[in-house]
Amino acid sequence: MTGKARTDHRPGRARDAQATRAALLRAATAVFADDGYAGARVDAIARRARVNKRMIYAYFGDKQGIYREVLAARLAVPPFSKDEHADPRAAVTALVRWYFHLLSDDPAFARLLAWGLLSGDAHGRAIMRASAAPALDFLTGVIRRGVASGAFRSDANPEMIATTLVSLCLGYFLQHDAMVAARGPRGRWTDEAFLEGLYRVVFDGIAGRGAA
Amino acid sequence: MTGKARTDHRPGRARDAQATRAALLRAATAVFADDGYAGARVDAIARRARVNKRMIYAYFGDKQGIYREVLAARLAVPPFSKDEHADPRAAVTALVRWYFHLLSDDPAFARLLAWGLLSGDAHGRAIMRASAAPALDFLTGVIRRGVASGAFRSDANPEMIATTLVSLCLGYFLQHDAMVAARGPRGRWTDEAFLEGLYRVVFDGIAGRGAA
DNA sequence: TCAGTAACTCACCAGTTAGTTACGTGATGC
DNA sequence: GCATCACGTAACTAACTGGTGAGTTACTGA
Repeated sequence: MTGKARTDHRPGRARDAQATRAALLRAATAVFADDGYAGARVDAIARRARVNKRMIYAYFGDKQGIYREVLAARLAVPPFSKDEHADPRAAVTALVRWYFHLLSDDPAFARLLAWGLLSGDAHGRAIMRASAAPALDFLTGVIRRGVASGAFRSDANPEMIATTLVSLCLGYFLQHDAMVAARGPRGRWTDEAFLEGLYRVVFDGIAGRGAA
Repeated sequence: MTGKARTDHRPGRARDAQATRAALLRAATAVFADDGYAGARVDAIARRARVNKRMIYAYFGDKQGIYREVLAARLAVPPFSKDEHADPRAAVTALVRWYFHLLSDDPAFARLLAWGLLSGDAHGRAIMRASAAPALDFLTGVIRRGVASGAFRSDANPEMIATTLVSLCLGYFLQHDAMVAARGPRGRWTDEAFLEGLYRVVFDGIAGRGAA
């Protein structure tokens, strides 16, 4: 019994680099989303992908490498063209809507984002900031125009709006998860109702009143 | 050179179990807040506390043990007595204010909370939920009374309000951190302004209007 | 048909990490 | 003085974890 390479080799799984890579990436996404970077185990990713661990190192170099790839894959979504949505109000609405669906379409993304936000890892943080930049630039431009046209109030603050948007969406999806895991259904809170409220809050920060 | 126990033994450090325990707890709080449970290293906690690692096991059993203690220490803050604040509006304001200062007074707490919220660890999650229960109960009662008296609208949802409150505060403090680390000052966003907005948002969810 | 190579597997290392053993030390009561 | 015991320490271990060296399998085209 030499234990030599009598490959088990399921006939179903072809030797397809592209597919293997994709499987690894998919598995890594799930594992990183579940456990965070520090909590994720390389072996767990490999096992989940039903791929030999060695392949991770072949394709992605190291654990950091596949983590970055996972992030990059999600974050490289281009938001909007600069000159779309001439109407600032419509543009903000579209941005909010886009961001909300970005998270709702991909539950793992919200968790990855949250882990990344917490983690002190400089590189991951940098990726995150860089990827957020286009959307933030777009928002900044829109708000500037809105202020100029008098649609928004003069002290509207893009970073404040962005923080609010991210916080509420992340909180919605994450606590949502926690509740789905804990209770039966999903609380009495529909996505539509949440989005309604989100619009209100965001516009309150842009065009809102003075005091409480 | 036997390497035997020629104890370095700084004469300054007394043998004071209470103090050692406290030092460990303080260090553990910082480390867990920085790196999360999975990322935290027991040795790092011991080193930071300038206490021998063995003491962690003597006082807290294991890593989980000291983690639980750290959580419990922060979360065992009793919120409000049931019958305070006869006026529902004032009660909600007080609750929001209390929660905000809970986090702002202790930056580590916000991070611990966020890590705990993300982590799949059943026990930590349970602790967190249990500790949130009193405040949530208080809020539920207040809202029920407010609805009965007509001060709040009938479909006001305590869990929705709570989620919103937590999301916004957590987001505020965490992204705040991220920004302080990245940029110079702290963005143009004062605690007062944030609180103002927070009141508005919360009351909007309780007594707000109909549509966007 | 067979050499070349991309895709893959196996078995293992070296460093780390949670947890333990065995011992030393100082304060306290008698 | 001395027995005793809580407090503290250094050195250790077993298991885990990221990472690698070296070989194997199957596809390709000439």
